[in-house]
Amino acid sequence: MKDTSRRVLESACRIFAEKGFQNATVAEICSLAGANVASANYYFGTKEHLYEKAIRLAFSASEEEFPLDGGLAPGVPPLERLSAFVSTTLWRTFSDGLAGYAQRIFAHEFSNPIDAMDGVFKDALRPGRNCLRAILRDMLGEDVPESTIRLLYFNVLSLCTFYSFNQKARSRLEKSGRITGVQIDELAEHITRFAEGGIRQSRELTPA
Amino acid sequence: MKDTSRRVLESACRIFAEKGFQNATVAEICSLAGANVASANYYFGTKEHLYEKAIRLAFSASEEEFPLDGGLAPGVPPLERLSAFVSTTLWRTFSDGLAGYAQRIFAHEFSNPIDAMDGVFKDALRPGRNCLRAILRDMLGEDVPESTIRLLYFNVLSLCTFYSFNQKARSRLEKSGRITGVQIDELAEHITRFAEGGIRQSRELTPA
DNA sequence: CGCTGTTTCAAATACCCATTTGAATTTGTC
DNA sequence: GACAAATTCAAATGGGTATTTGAAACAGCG
Repeated sequence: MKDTSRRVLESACRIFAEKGFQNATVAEICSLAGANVASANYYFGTKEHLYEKAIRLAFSASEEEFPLDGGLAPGVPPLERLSAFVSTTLWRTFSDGLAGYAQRIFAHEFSNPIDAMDGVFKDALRPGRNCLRAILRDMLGEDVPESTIRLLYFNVLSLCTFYSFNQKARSRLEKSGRITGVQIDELAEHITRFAEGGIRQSRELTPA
Repeated sequence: MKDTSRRVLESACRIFAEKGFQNATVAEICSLAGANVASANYYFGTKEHLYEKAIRLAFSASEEEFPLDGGLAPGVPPLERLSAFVSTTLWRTFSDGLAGYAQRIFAHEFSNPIDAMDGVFKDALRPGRNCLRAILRDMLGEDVPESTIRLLYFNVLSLCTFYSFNQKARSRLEKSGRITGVQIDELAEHITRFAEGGIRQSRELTPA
């Protein structure tokens, strides 16, 4: 079977997402894939190469399944785009599939970056970054300084990504089961509202 | 010298903060402390025990150096207390000393929790949690549902802790040097303002 | 069928790391 | 100073893990 490679790659996404690069073992990944340990090296060479392929697969699947512009027509007002951005990020985060893995790998990489993956991650972050910054720029106008946009970008990003940093901790500390789609939407609405208020407050006070 | 134990413990704080539990090695910690590998086990038994002691030391030092109520008189209005909370958290995060280590250990533990440390971390989180929730309750009044308080708690927490999750990634991706005290204060003011706007927005729309 | 290149496998290799050990050294005490 | 307890040390132990290896199973094809 030639799809051994594929199965290993998908298992890799899952295990890397769960444990991060260092704590995942090649043996575990292969066993989940029903493949021999050697197949990982046969198809991917090293653990690092496998990691990189897994990242790329997870991120591209994520963008495909949950596109950032969420099917929005161009020219839609920025608040609506903000809402779509928040919603998309949360849906990715709580996804059971590759999109969820991408977010969790992303979170691991943030607190424990692997040197060789710098480039890969810059590439993966760029679309979201550009999207959100454009939204903020539209909301605030051209005369707000770049430094403010930057800070607000971090604020909104932190609100949206918080839940991907602590999925394991939360499932440990609380006994809550799987989150439902309705709950995700409610959360997205709450966060959007909060962000909107925060951005507005900044706009009112900054050009003083 | 009896202070070998102390030196190992402080090195442990630093190394665990940099790399997290799994990726830190006992050898590295001892070498930084100028001590023999065996001394870690002599004084602390296992790596896990050492980790626990390091956490406790870092967290208590953090609370001592940067107390949550930042020297505020009781009965101060909640917005001012919010500002103090944000400021304290950021000062902890960017501290070079034990307080900074505590925040970074905390971040690692969030995305890669060590089973045996559940209790320790619940204890460490409680004071901040209670403090922030009390502030929110004061700002919003008694008739706002607990679930809203909870969501807002996460929002403000994510704004404040975001920077402790990605210190390593940031220092890698950007070439920025050490952050200054003035910058921390500016950031704190910005975040406080943003949070204030977000909370206000939620208050206006929730009791609909 | 028989041949060639590909894929799988169990076992081996080589390295890293927490922890142990037993001897050597230092410290405290009389 | 000398004895006992505490501390330090270099080296060993043992378990885990990425990677290699060489042989076996398999696939496509004449």
